[in-house]
Amino acid sequence: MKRDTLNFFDKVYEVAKLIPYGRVTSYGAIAKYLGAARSARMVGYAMNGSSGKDVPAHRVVNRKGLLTGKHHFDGTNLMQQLLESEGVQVIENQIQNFEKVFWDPAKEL
DNA sequence: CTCTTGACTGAGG
DNA sequence: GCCTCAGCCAAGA
Repeated sequence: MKRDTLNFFDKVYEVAKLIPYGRVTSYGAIAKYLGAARSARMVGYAMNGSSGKDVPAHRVVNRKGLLTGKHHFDGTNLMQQLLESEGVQVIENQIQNFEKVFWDPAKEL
């Protein structure tokens, strides 16, 4: 099998799609699940190509629960509204009850 | 090949 | 608990 053939980006997309509704995860959690805990930055970098895909990038935030990547959506509060639409309370780019809505693929999956 | 940049994280002060 | 520094990895110029 050529799982290694799958680009790091593709793996990130797959995991991102697995994020349940009303839940969020961190780049590091995804990276760790992929076996590249040190490549958390690559996860976010990969999301650069998530545009136009079925990847719910708005459910992916940094370890602080901060919407660091909101600027990559449309440049406004779109990312925040998407999360709130799913039941995730977000205030000033900061996810409330982050520990409750946090979804760890390495544990939940 | 080398240098820079980046949607990050952990450790130290 | 917040701020700053350093480390990591991959892609683009």
